[in-house]
Parts: sequence; structure tokens; C-alpha cells
Amino acid sequence: MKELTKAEEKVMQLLWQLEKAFTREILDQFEGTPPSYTTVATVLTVLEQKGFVDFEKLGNSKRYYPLVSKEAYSEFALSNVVGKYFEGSLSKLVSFFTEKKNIDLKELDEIIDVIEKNKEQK
Amino acid sequence: MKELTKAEEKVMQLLWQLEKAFTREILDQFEGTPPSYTTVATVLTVLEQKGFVDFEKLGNSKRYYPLVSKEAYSEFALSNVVGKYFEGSLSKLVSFFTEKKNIDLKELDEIIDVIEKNKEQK
DNA sequence: TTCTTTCTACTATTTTTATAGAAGTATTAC
DNA sequence: GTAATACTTCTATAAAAATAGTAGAAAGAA
Repeated sequence: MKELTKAEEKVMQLLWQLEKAFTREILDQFEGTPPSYTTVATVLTVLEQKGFVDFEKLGNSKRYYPLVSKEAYSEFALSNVVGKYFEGSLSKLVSFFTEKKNIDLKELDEIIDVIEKNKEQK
Repeated sequence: MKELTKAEEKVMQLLWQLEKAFTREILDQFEGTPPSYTTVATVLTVLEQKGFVDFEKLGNSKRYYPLVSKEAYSEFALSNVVGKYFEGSLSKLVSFFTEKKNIDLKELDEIIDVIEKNKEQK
């Protein structure tokens, strides 16, 4: 899988949220000072070339939708970080995270739950 | 904290490993076809401007060392991913990870250990 | 049917990133 | 002390990424 650039990632995030959207609709989701319409259109064209989105044509316009799910890209992004900074080990990541961040007991218990359930399946 | 570009990240990874190093030493750590000496030197200059490294001058040369630790940058990179793709929730991340990847029981137990220890401290 | 809006497609510009050559200076080996 | 080596600094160039302008097609309104 190719990596997303900053601008591409932003557009993908919006599209994942909208599920299906015209260029205009994506543009409308930008907060603060939005980029120009054509910028978003250009990014979408690039995303299409990279295989991240496809579209259906409705009259003159294109309604875009993701080809790569947010889950799939999440996995990719996470694996990257885990590989580079936690020697591929999830426990290193968790230990790091729990030490650095203020995580409440509830969340810790949730994690244990998640893992216990996963253990049962094995 | 600023983000590292690909080239910068590569150099930082080597420097984190070496702890202190001259340009030449970093260059020597590259596998495959290495970049040219001056490329590495340029990247180091940029890293210095960005505040990621500093150096001590030894005669003519500079011995570089990290100002930003690997741990600090790991935290930054991880927070990014967790924020963007797991709604800031570590348990979502763990659940995702354990479902997708083949994680053995040993690692799962390790994680539970890590968390239990952390709970005790609270 | 004409006006207006909205869209695409193409092109252009600017900024950032990546890479490395050349010149000058210092260091070292003999 | 000179030749070879190594280092820094400056400069150049190229490639990638980010952004937007323009022209013309298409659609919709009146």
C-alpha cells in the first residue's frame, strides 16, 4: 500500500466519514480556512490514481467513495509505527503508552477484557 | 514537535542507535547503496535547525547527538496514529491489533502483566 | 434559449524534500 | 612539506507535494 501525504490523508479522513461524497461536499467539511475547490479536486484525482478512491459519475459530477477502508489504512499506519518505534511488539507499545499517558483504570480494564476475549478464541 | 521527513527519520534512527556520531559514522551505517556524504551532512544541518540534534565540535568535525530522544518521538508518532485512527483510545488500538495480527498467547499475557503492574501504581 | 452556476481537465506556481557537486579548509600519512 | 583524505559550507538541481487559476463543458433555471 502506498502512503498518503498530509493533504491526501485529510481528504481521505473526510471521505471515510462521509462514505460517499462529491468534491463540493468534501470541501464543505473543512474547518477553518478551507483550500480551494480545485485543490480538493486535484487531490481526489491523485487519490484515484493511487487507488485509494473510485467514483461513480452522476451527470457531470463524480461521487467519490473509498476503495481503501479506514480500517485497512489504520492497520498500515499502525504497523508502521509499531515496526519503527516499538520493535514490532505490541506489549512494548502498551507499556510505553500506559506509562506516559494518564490512562484511567477503566480503560486499563477494558484492555484486559479485550485481550482475555481474544485469548479465548485461540 | 515538528515531524520528520523520510530522510530525516532515517538519519535519526541511526543516530539514536549510535547515540553520538560523526557524519561519516552515520553514513557508514547505511545499508545497500548509501547516499552521498554531503546528503547526510545536509540532512544533519536541517535536523539541527529543527532542534532534533545538536553537536559538539571536535577539531574540524561535528559530533552529533540527539536532542529529541527516540522515546519522545515515539510518543509523538504513536499519539498521532492513535488520535487519527483509534479515536485516542488505546483499547481500540489493542483490540484492533489483536484481531488483525497473529499474536501469540505469550505476548497477550505480557500485555496483561504490563497493565496489571500499571494498575497497582495507581 | 440564454444566463448562471458548477464541474472537470489541464496547466501553472510555490513550497518542501531529497540529493549531491564544487570549492575551500583542515588533517594526516609519509 | 606535500599528496591524499576528510570535513564543512555553499550552491544547484530535481523531484514530490501542495495549492490554485483558467477554459470550456454540462446542467439547471427562468
